Amino acid sequence: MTETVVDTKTRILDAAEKLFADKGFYATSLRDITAEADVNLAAVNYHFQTKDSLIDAVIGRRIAPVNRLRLEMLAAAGPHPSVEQIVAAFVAPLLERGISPMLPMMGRALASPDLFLFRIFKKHLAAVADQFGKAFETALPSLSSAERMWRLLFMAGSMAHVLSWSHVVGEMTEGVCDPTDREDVTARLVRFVAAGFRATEPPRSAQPADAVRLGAA
Amino acid sequence: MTETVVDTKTRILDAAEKLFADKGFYATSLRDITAEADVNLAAVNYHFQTKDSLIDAVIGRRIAPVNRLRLEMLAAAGPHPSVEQIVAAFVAPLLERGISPMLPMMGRALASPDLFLFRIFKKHLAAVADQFGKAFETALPSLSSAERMWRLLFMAGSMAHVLSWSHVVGEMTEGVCDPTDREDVTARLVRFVAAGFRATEPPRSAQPADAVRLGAA
DNA sequence: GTCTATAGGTTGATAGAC
DNA sequence: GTCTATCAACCTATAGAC
Repeated sequence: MTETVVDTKTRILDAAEKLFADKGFYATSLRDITAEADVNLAAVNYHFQTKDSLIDAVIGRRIAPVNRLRLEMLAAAGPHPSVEQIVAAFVAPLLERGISPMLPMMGRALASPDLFLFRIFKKHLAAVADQFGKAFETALPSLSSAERMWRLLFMAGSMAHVLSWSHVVGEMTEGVCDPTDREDVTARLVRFVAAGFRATEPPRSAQPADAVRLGAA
Repeated sequence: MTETVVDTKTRILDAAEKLFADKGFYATSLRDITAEADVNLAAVNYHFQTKDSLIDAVIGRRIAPVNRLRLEMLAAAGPHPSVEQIVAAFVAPLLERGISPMLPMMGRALASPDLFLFRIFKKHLAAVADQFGKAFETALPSLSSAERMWRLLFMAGSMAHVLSWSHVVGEMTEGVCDPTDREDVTARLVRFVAAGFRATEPPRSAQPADAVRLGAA
């Protein structure tokens, strides 16, 4: 035991994290949070000013360490990482090694297509996206940049879906899938996504360029 | 032009579909909807009783035709469809052939891990999930059922992410990816997911069973 | 079927005592 | 830093005239 007493600010962050995951960012009221955290309503405004800035703080405190670990894992894979190593470096720091209480909340955030949340992620993800983009580029040099970017989006989607729906995966599959075995899920996801990245892209000429499209009709 | 006049009920459904996509189900108020639809507030309660049942109606009117088309495409692929044909039969009816205004809203619904939405999808998806599960089973007989189900979830996640984030894909990729070319996106997604499904699963013995895990330490 | 009016409750945020 | 009290705005849902 390191500390059993937690200060008000942290209690608010913890409670908000839990409730945001359960009910969503907008559906959770400040009163829900203060009740869960057992603090006064005004404390939220004192520590975080507005609800939006509380949301930013809840996401921000978790995303930074994850991204740091991502870059560490990518660097540890050496100058010529395999596709599997790149995918694992992106996925495992959150899915396998991320602390449990943040996972459903991160899933919610990744899966909510709100501009406000998008800005938060964009701010924190800039360095990571750059490094991983380059890594994929050297590992799969034959891939067009459009195809590479689409596949990054597909990867993010699979990961987000696992995070956000894992609480019903058990019921959904009648116990066949166990989302609590995080190493297992991570291994399966890495296998799937890496294979997707390795898929051969049809030659450019097979897909009609603008000229062809305009020339027709 | 077939009909320029639309009845109140449809106007409410159309407006709700648009606003649910933009702001989310909970963040959209009935007043937002009646303002957008240019109808009276009480009309919503007259036609749909409650907000929850309106959400159900908005999703329900779109999901049925999509699922019908999915089963048609799967049947049209014959008794021994390829993995690509199965994936395309699941993905294309929504992503490529679904009518445009429903796409962002469907993305939002698929990506919101709320039990209420899950129940709606479960109700409508039962027959489809069964057929597609069987199709994958015969196309990829060596896959364990757990791995097959996880991959179905990964597939759904990639598709949902494309639907829900396509409005920022342009900005995100600085114009390299064009989400408005729906045939192109669909082809890329089918390629990616099919390759993921074809990935070889490591033999059961390579992954420690419970006995091994318990036996250790 | 469509309207006005309103009930009854919740929300985010703040002012000001301690 | 933490509290009580409160504001103004907003919400869903309904009752009842037309």
